[in-house]
Amino acid sequence: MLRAAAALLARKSTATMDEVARAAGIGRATLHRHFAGREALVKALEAFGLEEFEAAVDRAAIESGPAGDALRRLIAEMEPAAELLAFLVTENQLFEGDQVDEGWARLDARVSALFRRGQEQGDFRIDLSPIWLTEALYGLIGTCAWTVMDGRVAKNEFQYMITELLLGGARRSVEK
Amino acid sequence: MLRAAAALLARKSTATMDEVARAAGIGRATLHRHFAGREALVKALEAFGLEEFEAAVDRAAIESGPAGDALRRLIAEMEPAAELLAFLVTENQLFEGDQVDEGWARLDARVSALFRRGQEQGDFRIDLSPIWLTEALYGLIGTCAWTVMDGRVAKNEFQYMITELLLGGARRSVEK
DNA sequence: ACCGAATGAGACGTCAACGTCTCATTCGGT
DNA sequence: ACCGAATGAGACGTTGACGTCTCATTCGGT
Repeated sequence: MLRAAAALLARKSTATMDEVARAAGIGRATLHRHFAGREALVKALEAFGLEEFEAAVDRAAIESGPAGDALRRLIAEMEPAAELLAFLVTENQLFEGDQVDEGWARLDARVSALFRRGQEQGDFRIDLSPIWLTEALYGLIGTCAWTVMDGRVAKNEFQYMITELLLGGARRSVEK
Repeated sequence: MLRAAAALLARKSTATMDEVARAAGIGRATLHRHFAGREALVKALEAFGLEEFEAAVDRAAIESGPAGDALRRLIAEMEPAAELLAFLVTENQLFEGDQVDEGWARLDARVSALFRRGQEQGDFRIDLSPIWLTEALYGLIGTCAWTVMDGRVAKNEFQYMITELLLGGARRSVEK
C-alpha cells in the first residue's frame, strides 16, 4: 500500500487522497483508517523511505572497500527506491528549514562519511565538501528518476548515468 | 514583482496567493489585477524564467570556444536564476507528461547541443547522453540552490561546486 | 456455515484558498 | 489644485479537498 502511494506521489506530489486511494486499489475510507490524514501519510512514507534507504546503505556496505566501489554499490542498491527519494527530497524542501528530521540527519551522516572516507583515502577529491557530494547524490538520483519516468533516459542506464557522472564527471579524461 | 514572487515560490512552492502578494509588497487585489489566478502567475513566471535562461545562454555564448569553458560560463551566468530554475523544474515535473512547452524544448536543445558539441570535439565523454547531461545540469543547479538556501553550502561556492562536479566528477584523477 | 472484522461506496459538514467585488485612499500627470 | 487611474484593505460567495460518519458487503478464520 505504501509502495503504491509512493509510486503515485513520486510522479504527482499534489495527488489527492482520493487518487492515492484509487492508485492503491482501496477506498478513501480505508486509506483514512490506516493514516489519519495526508500529513500522517507523508510521515509514514518518510519513515518507510528511511527504512528503505538505510537498508540500501546496509546492503551496499558502504563502510568497507574502496570508496568508489562502495558508492557504485550504494547507487545500485538505491535504484529501486529512487522515485521515493525524489518525492521525499522535494517534500522535505517545503519544510520551513527549522528542524531537520533525526532520521534524515543520521542517513546523511552515513553517506557523508562515505565521501569523507573516500577523501581521506585519496580516492575522492578534497575540494568538494562531503555535504555537497551527499546532496548532489540525492539530487542526481532524483533527477535521473524523473528523467527515466519521462522516458528521456532508458531505465537500464540509470545506474551507469549517475555513477559515471558523479564519479568521473563529464570531462573526457586523459587516462581513459 | 515577478522576481519577488519567484524568490518566495522557489523556497515554498505551495505558498498562498496572499503570501505571494505580501512578499511582493502589494495587495492580493493588485496581484489578481496583474495575473488572473495562480495558473496565470505560474505561466508568467515560466515565461520570465525562460527569458532569463535564454539570456544567460546568450551571455555565456555557449556556441563558441571550448565546450568545457562554455559550460563554466553557462553555470556562472545561470547562478542568479538558479532558484527560479529549481522552482520551475519541479513545477514542470507536476505536469502530466503530455505536452512539453515549446520554449523549454528550445532551451533544452541549445544546452544539449553544447554537450553534443563537446563530445564531438573530444572534450566530453561520449558514454553519457547529452540529454542526460542537460537534465543533470538542471538538477545540480536546483539541488545546489536548495543546499545554499539551507546554508549547507556557502553561496560563493555555488559555481565551483557545480562546475567541478559536473565536469570532473568526485573521483580524484591522476592528472591532477 | 457462521460470525466478527475489515472494506468499499457514498453522504455530509468543515475549512482553507481562490477569485470577485466594493470602497476609501493614494499616486501621478496636467 | 484637480482629476482619473491605480492601489490596499477587506468582505463575500464559490470551490475543491479533507476528514468523519454510516451502512451494506465482503473477507477470513474457526
